[in-house]
Amino acid sequence: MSLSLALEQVKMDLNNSCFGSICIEKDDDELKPLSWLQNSDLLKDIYLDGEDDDEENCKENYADPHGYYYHDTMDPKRQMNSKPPFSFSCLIFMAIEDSLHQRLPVKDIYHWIEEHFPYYRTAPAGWKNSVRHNLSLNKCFQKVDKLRGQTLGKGSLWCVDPDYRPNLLQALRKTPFHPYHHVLPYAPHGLQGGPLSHIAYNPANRLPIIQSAYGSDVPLPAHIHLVENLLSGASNYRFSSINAAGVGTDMEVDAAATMMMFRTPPEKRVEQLVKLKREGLQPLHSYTVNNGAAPLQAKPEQPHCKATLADLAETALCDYKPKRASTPRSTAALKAKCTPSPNGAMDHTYSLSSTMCTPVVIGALEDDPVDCEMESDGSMDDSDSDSDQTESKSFNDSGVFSKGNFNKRCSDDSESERQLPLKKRLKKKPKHVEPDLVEGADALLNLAGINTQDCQDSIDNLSPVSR
DNA sequence: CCTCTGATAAACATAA
DNA sequence: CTTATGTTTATCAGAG
Repeated sequence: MSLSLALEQVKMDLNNSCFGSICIEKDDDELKPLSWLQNSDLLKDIYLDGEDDDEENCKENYADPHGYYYHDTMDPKRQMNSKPPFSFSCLIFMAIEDSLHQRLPVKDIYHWIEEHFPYYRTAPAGWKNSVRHNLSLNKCFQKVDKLRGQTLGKGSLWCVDPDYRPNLLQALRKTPFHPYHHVLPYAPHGLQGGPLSHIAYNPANRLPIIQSAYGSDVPLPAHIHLVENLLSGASNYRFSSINAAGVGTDMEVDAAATMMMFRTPPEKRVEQLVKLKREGLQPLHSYTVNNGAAPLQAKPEQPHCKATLADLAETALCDYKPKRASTPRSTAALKAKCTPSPNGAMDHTYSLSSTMCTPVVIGALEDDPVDCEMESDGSMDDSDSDSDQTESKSFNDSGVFSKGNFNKRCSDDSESERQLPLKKRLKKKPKHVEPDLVEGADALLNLAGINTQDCQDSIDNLSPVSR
């Protein structure tokens, strides 16, 4: 499809340009010093402002026939010159949250920051001192003893004090334009690569860069954010996603499938997932993105059918008007729309009908227990981060006591929580689902022809499969 | 003005 | 010994 071609073209162009080595092959983390200095120097003046020509450039290079614009993460020249709006505590927080076990040595925190915010690759040297200063002074961060026999070199691991996590979230939410605005509480934990892997901030136009997520059965913040913006009709966001093969995929597929999951209460998501998979749907499953990051999970080949969630979501997007009355249709009615794809050459794997398509193997629970664990983790850990302020400690948002008046805690009670067996965790308190988002998701799903109430009824009546 | 917050610099200690 | 890491103090700018 044209999006794929456009992205391929962009990729090729960049590969052939002087930025090829740094923007496409991100494995090559050590930028070639000379060329990099040259380039950044050359571009310093050109892109300092960067906004005037931004729109035109993007239209020219990234537009697709649907009128969506695709961000320019792959264009490092746009990311070089302006300082990100995040405080050091936010940067550290994101880095730690994005790690596999939510703990990182200082060195890796540096690396994460440089990787996600190229400004710091060429920033004055003092920022690393500031990072260390922040780690030491900020109560939100605590050192973790290394495991026995663990050889990490100097220093210890740093993690976020769970008690102070809500404060960091709040601080992050206050940051203008950050991609987790209002949605971070739903960020799942324990995902390989972490929920932030594919979110970046584009300092050139001060907009969040949203990319598709990867193998996970939970609504990732990026998706929810996307949904929010789709629902709100925001036009100043640019989306793209690229799968493992470097081919563009449809974000709206993610969005629609995400909504299906998102409007499901966390304690029912596993059942919902099973049900959706029986229906031939795979919300947020088996997705990979590039952004240079190592592919985490290959997108499996699936049978295709014509009426996909992508189509529905796209229709919904085109037709969506906030005041328009919804025209709910049942999922059964939708099945009638499904016909096998004549050429089987769809870009995506989400499908609607189990009658026309070979049913997708229910794999998330049996085949991929990690995903399910993560799902529950994501549901629990971040719940109530807004209302969790009851412990209200006397300090500011990011947890820094002023002028050295601080003392560090040394408990690790969150660890025991995370070690609970999946079943027990699943039985824990249900998470509150943001009413506005649910309503919005319902509206869009209804416009897409999915009767969410029917769907919910089905879920309610669905007998437990895997417990 | 004052206070608070975050950034920055720097001195120093310590561990690898 | 060198370097990376961690702690602490001081100063400054900006926001409220």
